[in-house]
Amino acid sequence: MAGTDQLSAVFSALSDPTRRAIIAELADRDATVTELTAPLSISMPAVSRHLKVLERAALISRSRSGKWRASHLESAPLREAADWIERYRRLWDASLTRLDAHLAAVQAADRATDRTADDPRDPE
Amino acid sequence: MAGTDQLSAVFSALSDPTRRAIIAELADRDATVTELTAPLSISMPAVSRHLKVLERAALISRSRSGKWRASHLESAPLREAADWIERYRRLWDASLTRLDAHLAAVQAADRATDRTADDPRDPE
DNA sequence: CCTTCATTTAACCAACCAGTTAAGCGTATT
DNA sequence: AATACGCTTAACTGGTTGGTTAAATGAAGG
Repeated sequence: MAGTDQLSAVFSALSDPTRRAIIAELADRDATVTELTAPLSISMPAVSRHLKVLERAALISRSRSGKWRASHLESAPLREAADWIERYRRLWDASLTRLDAHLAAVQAADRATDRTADDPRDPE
Repeated sequence: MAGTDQLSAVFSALSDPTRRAIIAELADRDATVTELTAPLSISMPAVSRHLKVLERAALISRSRSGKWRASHLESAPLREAADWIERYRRLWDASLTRLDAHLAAVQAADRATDRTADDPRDPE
């Protein structure tokens, strides 16, 4: 898994297409192992282990009801992962829009001959 | 890497903390292999291979300038990855909101025998 | 109680991953 | 031309992964 931290576990879990298919399925509705196995072309033990991986990454929680175990998608880790990506993607995009911001700042300063100008740039 | 598709490659690349550190570095500025190696506690060949992984996932591009090779962050794959996550996270959140809305509606109807009720819950 | 159904664990395999050191390659620098 | 520098490739190691089949667990039902 490379790292043992939360983010590494989440990205590692998401790196498998089968697990992403499972997540897509669980986005609609909670499902049992048998239900999740049906559309996939792998054995139930394999699915069971994928679920274990997803569970260890906290991407899903599971509840037992009789002899069935339902898997339930958790959004928190997905949000964390998306946040991490957005953070750095935005930094990158910032370098593209920095020119725009600069021009805007210049224009603002130009306009601000008689009133206070505020900085268009916002860290984080 | 589990899958050979683009998304799998990107998530797999992001699943390593060293590679995420490299991305964080490259979000600020392009950098050479030596520069990227400095703050890390691993050998240069190791960094070189991490860069290869990032390049294969199209997360970075590289240019040669003299005897230096600069790495440059590409945002497109990051956006794709974030989009995938957001797609399913939003679906999940929607189902929660739906439940909240339902419960709120029920409570509202219950309370609404003599006055108007407003929803205390506010989605993100 | 014995069976059946849903799921997990065990044992095994082939492939991959992240790190190492040592050697190779291509481009300055002297 | 010879040396030094930046980086990559090769060869090896130990640990992990994703799949398999077969056996074990655990709750439900005859």
